[in-house]
Amino acid sequence: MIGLTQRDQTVLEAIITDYIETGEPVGSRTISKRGVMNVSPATIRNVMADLEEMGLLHQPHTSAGRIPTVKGLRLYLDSIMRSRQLVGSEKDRIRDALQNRPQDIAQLLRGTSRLLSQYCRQAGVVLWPKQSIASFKHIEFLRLGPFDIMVILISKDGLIHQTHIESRDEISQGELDKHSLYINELLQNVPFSRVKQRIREEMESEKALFDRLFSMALQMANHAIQYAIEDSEIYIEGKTNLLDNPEFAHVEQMRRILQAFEDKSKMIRLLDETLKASTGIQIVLGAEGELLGEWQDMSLVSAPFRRGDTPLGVLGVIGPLRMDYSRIIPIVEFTAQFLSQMLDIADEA
Amino acid sequence: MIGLTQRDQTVLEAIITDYIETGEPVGSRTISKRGVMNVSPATIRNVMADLEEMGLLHQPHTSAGRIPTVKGLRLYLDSIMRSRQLVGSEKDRIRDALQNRPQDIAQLLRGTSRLLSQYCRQAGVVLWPKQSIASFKHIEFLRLGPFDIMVILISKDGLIHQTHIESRDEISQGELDKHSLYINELLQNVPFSRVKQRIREEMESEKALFDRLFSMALQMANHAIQYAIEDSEIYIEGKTNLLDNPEFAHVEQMRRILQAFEDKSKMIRLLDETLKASTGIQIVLGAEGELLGEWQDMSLVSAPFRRGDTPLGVLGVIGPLRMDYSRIIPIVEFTAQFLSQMLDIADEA
DNA sequence: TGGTAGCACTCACCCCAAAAGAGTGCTAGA
DNA sequence: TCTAGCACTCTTTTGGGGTGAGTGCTACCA
Repeated sequence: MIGLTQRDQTVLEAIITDYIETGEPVGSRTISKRGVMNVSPATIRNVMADLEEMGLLHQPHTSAGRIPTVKGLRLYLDSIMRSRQLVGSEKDRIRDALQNRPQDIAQLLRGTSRLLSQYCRQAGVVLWPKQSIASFKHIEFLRLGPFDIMVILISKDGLIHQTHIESRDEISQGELDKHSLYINELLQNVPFSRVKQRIREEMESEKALFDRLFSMALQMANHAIQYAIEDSEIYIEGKTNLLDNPEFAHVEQMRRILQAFEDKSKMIRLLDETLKASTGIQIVLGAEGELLGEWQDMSLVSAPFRRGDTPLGVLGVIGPLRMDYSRIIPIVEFTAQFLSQMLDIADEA
Repeated sequence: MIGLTQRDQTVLEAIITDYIETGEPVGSRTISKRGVMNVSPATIRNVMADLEEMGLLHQPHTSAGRIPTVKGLRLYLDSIMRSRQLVGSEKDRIRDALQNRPQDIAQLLRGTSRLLSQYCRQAGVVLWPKQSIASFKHIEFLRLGPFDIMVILISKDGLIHQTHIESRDEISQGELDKHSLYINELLQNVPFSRVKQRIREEMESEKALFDRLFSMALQMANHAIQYAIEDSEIYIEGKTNLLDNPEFAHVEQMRRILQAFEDKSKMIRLLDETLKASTGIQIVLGAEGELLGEWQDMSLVSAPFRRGDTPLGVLGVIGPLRMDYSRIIPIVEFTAQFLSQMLDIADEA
């Protein structure tokens, strides 16, 4: 963005601020009257024409005001806007809401998502990829039918995952119980990151080589765990908040948006990207990212949370392009930070 | 409903059928032209006037056609309508959809809910109260903090429940493991209906009276199980289908409906009622039941499913008052029946 | 007495034209 | 380089007339 004078920036900022507030195209008169700079509407019009030429603004029709383009918003976010700091009471509110839900990780994450949605009046979202589960805690095999086995996997931080596998040979519950006893002992407190390796080692041990049962148990565990930790948990709360936004006042759009949410896998993929690139706060504006068709007019503010240095997951807020970023960004930032803290504590215990 | 002649019934039926199809007020001309009875519009108008006086029809404004009232719909459902039988291929479709999801109970129930929603093009719902869980299978205590304990409870049919309790004394994971070992042995395969009694017996045994640890374990288990089985699981799928109905085309209504869904407890209470009164298919029309404010213009078609003779849960379809009952009723009925069968099989295994 | 035909009447809805309002671009002047 | 003024454009609102669906009523017929 070369050649943006101070005045250009001020005008752009004023337009975006106003647009975020009202959702309507904003005209030169409005800006002039706002008094952030003492120039006449005509002058502002000139600046606006320049900004439009640069692709930062857009005019829905000849005699309407301007609205920012995605490019304009991006520029604003990157180099003009400065987020407001949260005051103590706001931080307290977040802290309270999270600390009062100590039940288990799943509830903590869902609670976080709900908190974000309520506080930002948009949809809140939390992604928790299973790989990040701390350590193996317990496995349980359950016989559903002669060949059908359900595997229940519990991680040390209390998340539960269940899978379903088929064994090649008929198998009794008694045998399964032996399997789980064996595996539980073997993997007690092993971090998931090392589970696979540990199983491989064991498979090559003498015991496994000569004991068909044990070898089978290992295979089943391997299978189930692999499947389990590839999965992700995603918590999306407060979707109906989005309906309050006038930009989604039309039934068509509303449906489009809500239907897009039904397919969680797309959402997961998107957030996963964010997690990989995780360098603090991230903002994806509709038309930019891999947010496809349905999401054109949405935007996502997200931040990773971590335990120590390893990122665990992502949380964020989804709403229309026109969001109060200066407020939402610090909220997302602080929530991520605080959730990280809480997970640290949970781990120590 | 005294004094409904055959002709009155025919007219009422014709009006309702047409209204269900089009969603518009229906006029005398339309009915006359439909040819179900060879009378002139004028005659039909007289009948309509009678029906309106009885409170079975309603006229939005002077020069509009009639739409059925809730009272009219109720009468129609109770004594005029006869549901169409499902043909073989329709039954097959339901069977296939359910049999291809053998994973676990939770998935089966969610799948059922989704099936109902897709097949009826409305929202599908399945309620599974925890009391109905077959038998105790496994319990696991997990130490989260010095006094915080997470309890994971697995039932024989593979549903998982987790609760969180606080112990009065500090407790180690080792002790907890002993507890779970003990409880697991004690309650192996005991039906939940008898778990409480079994625990009480054990508490009075010598072993528990003199062993503080064991007594504590029993108390914890009792606590957790009590809490767990009071809970209900509810699966609501396909909410966005409702948005296709022209009666919810207005944003206000749409939001009202969707927000009503966010509070699941109300839904659970309602379905619970249905379960208690469970004598086959049940239909609750908006203004009749305890469906409060938000649900005025909705209706629920539900049926219990059972294992053997004991009802396990309820499934159904939620949609606008104007639904194709003659189609939806047999679908709900058959699905409930077939789900019952599947659960029988699952239990035998 | 029950059914039918005719007719005047009532609304909701659509369409169109006119007016209002918001905002622009351009030009001339300080 | 900024400002004031003005003509112009385009959307939105408003109001009125026409249209059509549907009714209620009355008179008439089998």
